[in-house]
This record gives sequence, C-alpha cells and structure tokens, in this order.
Amino acid sequence: MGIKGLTKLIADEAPEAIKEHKVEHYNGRTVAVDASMAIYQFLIAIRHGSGGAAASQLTNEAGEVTSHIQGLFNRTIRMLASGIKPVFVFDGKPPTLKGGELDKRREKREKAESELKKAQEEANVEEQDRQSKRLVRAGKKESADCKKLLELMGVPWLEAPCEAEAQCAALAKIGKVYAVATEDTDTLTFATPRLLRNMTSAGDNPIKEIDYKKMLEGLGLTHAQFIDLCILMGCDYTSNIRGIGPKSALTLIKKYGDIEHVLENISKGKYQVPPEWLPRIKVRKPSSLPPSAPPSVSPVEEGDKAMPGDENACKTAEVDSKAGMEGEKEEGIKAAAIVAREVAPDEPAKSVEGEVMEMPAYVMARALFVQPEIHDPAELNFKWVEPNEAGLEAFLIDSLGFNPDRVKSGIAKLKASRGAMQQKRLDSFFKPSGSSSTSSTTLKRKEAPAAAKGKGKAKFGGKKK
DNA sequence: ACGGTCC
DNA sequence: TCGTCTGTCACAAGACCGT
DNA sequence: TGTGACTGACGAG
Repeated sequence: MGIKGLTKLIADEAPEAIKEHKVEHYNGRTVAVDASMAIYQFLIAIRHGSGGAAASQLTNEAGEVTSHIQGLFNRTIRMLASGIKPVFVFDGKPPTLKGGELDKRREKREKAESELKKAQEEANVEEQDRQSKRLVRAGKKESADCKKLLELMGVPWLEAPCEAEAQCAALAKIGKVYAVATEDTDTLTFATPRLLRNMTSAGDNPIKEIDYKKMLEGLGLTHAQFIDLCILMGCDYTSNIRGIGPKSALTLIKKYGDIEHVLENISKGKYQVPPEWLPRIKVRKPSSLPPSAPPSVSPVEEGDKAMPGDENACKTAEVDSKAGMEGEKEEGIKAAAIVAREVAPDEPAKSVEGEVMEMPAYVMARALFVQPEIHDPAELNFKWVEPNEAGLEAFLIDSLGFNPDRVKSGIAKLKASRGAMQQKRLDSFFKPSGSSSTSSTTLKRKEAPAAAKGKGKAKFGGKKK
C-alpha cells in the first residue's frame, strides 16, 4: 500500500519536512486514524503460539476472533491517556481498481486458501502460519466489532464513502483534525498537511511528523506535480514504468512538469511504457492509424526493432492525453474521477470525437487522488464522551471473555484521561494554545446536531440510548 | 530490557 | 566510473505485565 | 504485504 519508496525519498530530498516530537506535543490535539489499517495490523500481529502449534488469533469461547478488539482497546486508551483525541475513520467501498487488479487479488486469496489446506494436510506448521496470515483481512464483522467498541468507549468514528485515507486528509485540510496518524504514505498524496508516523509502537520513541508544505518545498514541486510524482513512483492504482525509480521520477517531473510531458520525452528513449498508460483505442480511428494496425495498440514488446507501430502508440498517447487535459483541466479531472469510480474499469469511455477509448491509467489515478469520494468534512463534528462502563464490561468481559482486571483498569484509565481532557479545556479557555495551532483544539463548542444526514453514516459518541 | 501472555 | 534500478531474501507487522 | 540489506545490471555522464 502506499507510494513505493516515498518515505525514503522524502528523507533524502526533503529532510526538513520530517520532525520528531514527543507524544506530549500532541496533548489535546485531535488526530484522525485509519481504522481499517489498524484492524488489519492487529489481526496479523496479535497471535500466539507460533512455536509448536500453528499460530492462532485470540478468540472468545465461541471461537470468534478478538485480536482486533484487544488491540484497538489498548491503543485507544494509550492515545487518550497521552491526551490525544482520536477519530477513527473506516474504509467504505473499495475504490474501483484497474481491470484485472481485482481479479488478481481474488486469485491470490484463493491460492492462499488452497495452500493453507495443503499445509494443514501435510501438518506443515510454518506454511500454515504463512498462508493464514495471507488470508487475514479487515472484514465487515471486524469493523462492526470495532465500531461498537469505540462507541462504548465514547470515542467518535465515521465511515468514509470510499478510502479512509482520503477522508482523513480532507478532515486535516480544513483543520477538523490536527493531523492524520497512519503508516500509509498514500495519505500524503491526498495532501494531508500533517502526517504522523510511529504512533503505534509503544512508549517513548518519538512520533515522526511529516509536514506536507515543507515537503513540497523541499522537493521543489507543486501539489499537482507531487501527485504525478507519486503515480510515476508507483501507487496502488497503476503499475509503474520499468526503469524509473524514485530519483528518476523526481528528476523527470521537475524537468518536464507533468506526466504527459515526461511521457513525451521518454517515449523517444527506451523506456517501456506499460500499455495501460496509453489510451487504448477500441474503435479504429478512421484515418490516423494504418489499416493494418490492431484495434488495441500494444506497447513496445521486447526487443522488437522499433516497429513503426510503437511510434504510433506514443504519438497517440501524446495527442490524446493532451487533448483530454486541455482547456478545462478541472473538468477533465472531475470527469475522470467519476469515470474512475463509477464505470467498470474495462468499460470504454467515449472521447470527444465519439471514438471509443480507454482512459490512460495515470489519468484515472490522478483523478482519484485529486477528487476522491469523501464526506464533506465541514459537516462532520466529533465528540468524546464518557465511556459506557457497564456496556464495556458486558461486551468485553461477559461476551468476549476478557480479563476483568484488565478491562477495569482500562476503564479507569479512560476516565482519568477524560478528567484531564476537561481540565485542558478549561485551561485553554484562559490561555489560547501557545503554539500556532489553528483552531483545531477548539472545534466543538456548539455541536451542531444536524450532521446526521441521510446518507452520511457518521456516528458519534457513545450515547446510544 | 526481556519474554510470556492477552482471548 | 558512479548512481540508480531490479531482483532476492529475511523478517516483522501490538501492547500488556511481571520478572 | 512492505521494508531494509545486499546484489548484479545498466544507463548517464
């Protein structure tokens, strides 16, 4: 997940964008957390018995997995205890992936399943371990468990329409949250002003904060160029160009400005531009293509002696993509975003002239980054309320079999952190936050109850009754 | 700091 | 020649608590 | 699955 090698590139090229802070620095601040990713990591990490028997998740008596609940319970308490006010953001529908990508994932999954079965028959413990990890995923059930837990804890959450990262970024951009805590660098591509890493690992090792503005300055790019850089480096939505890594991608974008112009210039060289980066004509152009040309233009295949077809492919790419992005670039991106998430990937989109062609993959990817599907962050308001003690005990102890002492001590910490939170609010009433915090700590006062829009599935707080 | 345990 | 990319491999991905 | 260490290959200068 994320952008391949982006962390390292930032560390190398824009080190001033990365700062380390102690946890205390975030005292009183609101932070958005990608819940689905956290759940996934809990499911993978929290297991036992890799020695001897096959590793297994934590479960209750009925055999239901509880690893994710255990993890989330602890982490949330930890955050609150250090004065951080988390908002958990869940993934909605997965973004429309490039054709085949979805199939590939399903194939992988099926393969892992069958390998697991085989390993079980052979009593191959190691292999069982490996394959069962591969099968782990944050499903509906797990998400629902966690939402319930959060409500009982009095911690707000919301479900994004699509990708949680995009929603988190949107919240941070307008200051509804101070920063986004995630290990996924995609979030930067959505222009999160502040990205926090190392929120997870316990204790006192500092949190790394990446400042988006400083990162752009350090790299010497605009936001649009940064998105193109990420696509070139390799993102989740597209394959990347062989031979172009982080350094070259940065150099090329700086030199030529955007992907269109990069392609123009390197297509004269010997890079293999993957087929989906070029608009694939489904219905032959009347005149501009030779009659013998196949309906779908293929990329440079291995060492062919520079067939004229290749040149045509590149030419078409230049012309078409330029035409597509010319004039109302905004409109083009908007349209692409809609196409990207609503049209089946293999379904052709009509071009202006009525020809049927496929949009280049990078245009789709760009659109998904520029115009992701999100809830209007301005309409979302969050509230941290008193934990539901009885509810938590019933859920964790009675229903899931957690250790009563641990649960009780957790609840005690929750209450303590709430006390500190109230105190903080009183303090800040008299002394407006010292640093340059932009109103992010003072966001709740009135709590417009309106936010319950018909479709917006945001839920807040733990007052179910 | 480490290793066993959490369910 | 140097820098950069590719491939392969190993490994770890949480947090608590008592020692 | 992603990341770092270490590799050989290869293009740029």
